[in-house]
Amino acid sequence: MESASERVARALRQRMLTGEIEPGAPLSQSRVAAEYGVSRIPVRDALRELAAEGLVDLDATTAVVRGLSIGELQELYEMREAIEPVLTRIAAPSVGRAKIVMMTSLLREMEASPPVVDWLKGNARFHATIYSCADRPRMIELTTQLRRLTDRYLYLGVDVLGGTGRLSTEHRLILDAVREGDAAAAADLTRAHIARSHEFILGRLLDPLTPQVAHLT
Amino acid sequence: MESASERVARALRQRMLTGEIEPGAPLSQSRVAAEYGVSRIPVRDALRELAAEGLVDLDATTAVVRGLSIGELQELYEMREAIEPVLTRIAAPSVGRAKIVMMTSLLREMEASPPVVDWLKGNARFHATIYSCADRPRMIELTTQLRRLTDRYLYLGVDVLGGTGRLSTEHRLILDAVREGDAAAAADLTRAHIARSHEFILGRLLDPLTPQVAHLT
DNA sequence: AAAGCAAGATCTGTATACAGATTACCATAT
DNA sequence: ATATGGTAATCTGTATACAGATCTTGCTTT
Repeated sequence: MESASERVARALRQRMLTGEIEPGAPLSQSRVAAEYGVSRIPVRDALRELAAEGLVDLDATTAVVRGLSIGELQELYEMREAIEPVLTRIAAPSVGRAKIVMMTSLLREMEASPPVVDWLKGNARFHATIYSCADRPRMIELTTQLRRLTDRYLYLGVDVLGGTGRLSTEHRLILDAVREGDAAAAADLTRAHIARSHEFILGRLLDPLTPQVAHLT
Repeated sequence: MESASERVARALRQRMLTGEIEPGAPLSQSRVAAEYGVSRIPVRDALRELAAEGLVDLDATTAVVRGLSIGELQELYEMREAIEPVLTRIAAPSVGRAKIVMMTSLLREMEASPPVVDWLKGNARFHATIYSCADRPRMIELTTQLRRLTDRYLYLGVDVLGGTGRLSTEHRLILDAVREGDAAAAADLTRAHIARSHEFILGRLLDPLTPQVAHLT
């Protein structure tokens, strides 16, 4: 059974990721509680959970959806570039044959799947599959958290996303390195891949053709 | 004014860091609430906060002090080795003259201060001073968190600590690099410094002469 | 018309209360 | 002596209640 606080946290998280709730919007306990038909206690729990995930700013008394900024995006990618290659290097030797087969077909599907949101989900799953082979629970948790935070920026420009061909190619290269047991290569490819993703989304967000990227300071 | 939940969180944190509350010990909301003379609500908040910091395991219904293990220590240092050099490189160009003077005298004090706990505090302050010059709030927060978690292991062997001479020398080298504006060198020295700290504490913990390092799986 | 102020509306932190689940424990039966 | 069952003690999740702080709002005063 799912507790009320989990349900509220999941709902708010979803709405914040997709941008339905705007960055900077205040999250009053009372209003959220009324909205979901629960008391303020589970809402408190949910807000604290989301604050721990970095989606909410808990400014002493008031909770607001954390704002988006190019600076924060930069910082998030710097952290990912530091951590994920390490995680890849550690995980690579433990990636079993079954998972490699799975990822191979996943990549094939992704190259055929036009809906951008599906590509994003596949992308997350690809990397998560590799990472899950590392016996590093905290590193995995941190990575998951950082990826979730960057997701907000992806959804911001999701309707103009596209041209993921290069990123897909890099996925293949990473998988090849893992298959051949070259952990160092896989790690370095991952680092480059993340750097490229950063450039990619940054370019989209700064492109004057991108429609209304409001809430971005 | 400090809220009750903050007071409880701070108290529990302190007791967990020093090992007064043993790893694996269950933290019942009711008992903690009674112990501090507050209701369960602020205790819930405090436990969630500590869980976010990684000091407490929130297993669906029950909260327990997170256990200590050589494996987790390894993981924490792997993360620190990945992040802190990056933070050093970014911070280095922004470290002002005043801070350098401050750190210089801090290092001098540390070499003269015999109480180990004071050395640990000075150590934390030295690195924090450098990091605070980087405009990277989240990276700083993560680093703080990781350092706090490793602190638990340091306190575990605090009575046998000593021989920090080499680490002190490395501090000087890092500070020299920062002073000369060589960010890359400062970053690499930081990485090596963290690796050495890891070896250092690991050696202490595994040393058969170290008295009773219980609670370590 | 602008400034100031007072009453009300919110909102948070926290205490208390209650239902349901879990655990502990002890007496009883085999 | 061990298994068993039931009762009591805990414990959690959540609702409700209340006090104090803060923000609105609209009226009054100059």
